[in-house]
Amino acid sequence: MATTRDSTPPSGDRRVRRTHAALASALIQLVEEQDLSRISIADVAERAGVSRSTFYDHYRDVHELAETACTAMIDALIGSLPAPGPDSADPAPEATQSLEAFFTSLAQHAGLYRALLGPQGSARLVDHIRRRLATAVHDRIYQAASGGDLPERAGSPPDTPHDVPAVFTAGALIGVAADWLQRGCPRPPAEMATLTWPLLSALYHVDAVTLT
Amino acid sequence: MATTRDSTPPSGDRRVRRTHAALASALIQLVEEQDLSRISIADVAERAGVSRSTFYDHYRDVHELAETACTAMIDALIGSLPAPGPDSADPAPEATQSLEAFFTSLAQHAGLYRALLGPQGSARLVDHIRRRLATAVHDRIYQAASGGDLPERAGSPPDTPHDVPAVFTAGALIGVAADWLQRGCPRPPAEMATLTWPLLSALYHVDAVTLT
DNA sequence: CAGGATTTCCTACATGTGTAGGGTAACCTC
DNA sequence: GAGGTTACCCTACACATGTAGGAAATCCTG
Repeated sequence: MATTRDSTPPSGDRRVRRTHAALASALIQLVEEQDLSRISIADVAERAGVSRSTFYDHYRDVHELAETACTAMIDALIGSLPAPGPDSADPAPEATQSLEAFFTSLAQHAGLYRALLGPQGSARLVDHIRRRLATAVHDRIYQAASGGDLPERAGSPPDTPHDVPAVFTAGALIGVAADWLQRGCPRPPAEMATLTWPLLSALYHVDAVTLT
Repeated sequence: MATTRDSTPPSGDRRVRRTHAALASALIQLVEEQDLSRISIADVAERAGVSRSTFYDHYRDVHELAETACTAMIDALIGSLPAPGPDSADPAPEATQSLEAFFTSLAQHAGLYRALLGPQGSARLVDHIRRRLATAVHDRIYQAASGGDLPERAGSPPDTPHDVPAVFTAGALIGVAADWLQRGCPRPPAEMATLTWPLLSALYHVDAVTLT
């Protein structure tokens, strides 16, 4: 019986790395094909070429696997979001561009993100994403307010500060993304960016004022 | 075998009403006690004094039951949210009061809402709530913009318009609520209202400007 | 390369899920 | 109240979940 429950992805053992990679890849494949709630552990294990009991040696359920398997993608997505500009840069072409990139990335893996964020998705993963997004927003607001560069935050922050504006903003972005994906991405990313930026910008502005 | 799948709560048959009520009440009891993901259909049925197969005669799974069982509470909660005021009523004591009432109601059933909105909750239900909240916000923005009273929207709107500001706002409120509940409601409702209102107000203001 | 440590796999079992059929009792309509 | 309708319950089954123990293969270390 294996009793490992490591949270550090760069595991020492070659076998563990292989199984992690195989399971993550298998899950992502399956999620592109069907809803997350229809994916059984046996499916993932078989697709990964791994026994079912080996799955349980590493993850408790499909949601936990999804959490670790998608963190990299999620972080990339979060990284593409626009930061608050120096006060009133109203037209803000840069910000709209990053937002457009954000929605474009979302659309490129629409099947996956829809399956994860939609009604058949994982509340666990959504919560995980909201935490990460909130800390990212928090850092950017703080960074913009103190005008300088901050220490880069390491991979997985265990302590999320209770920052209401940050969670507010994070929830808003998740809401827009989930809704857009679920409708099948009817509007082009550029239009979504144009519609979203004034709202996001307004929140950034409120935060900047409140922080002083 | 029963083949009913009625979406109209005021069912004609007395038996159906009883079963619906019993199941809803049982679920709410259980959700106050433990996480939603730990509640089995057998548990709910037993607590409700109903056979397991009867459960399946009415609902597909626990999430679907939760959706219908909590709609009334959710709608009451949504109804307590502040509407956009006539342009710039900056101190806005009314709005902060309604927001405080909102957070107070949330805290009164903290166990339930945490179990539903938290990481062990139901993505289905969160999606359902976001839809309802988004249409409510949409209506209020529209109503405030056109200055007058609108026709009351009936119980369950099947057609949600693709209103980006509305989903943005809805997601934001859900994010704040979920985060606050999950942390165990550390700050008092009044403080949450004070922190949240400037953000919500800013969104309302952006919408009012955009709508013209 | 030998040694011990770990991972992986297999088997087995108790429990939960979701579906199906059919008997019984409660309900609504007339 | 008699009629047909329908909800409720029981039983059964195929499949998924989660856990446990132990055998065999793979790995890191010296």
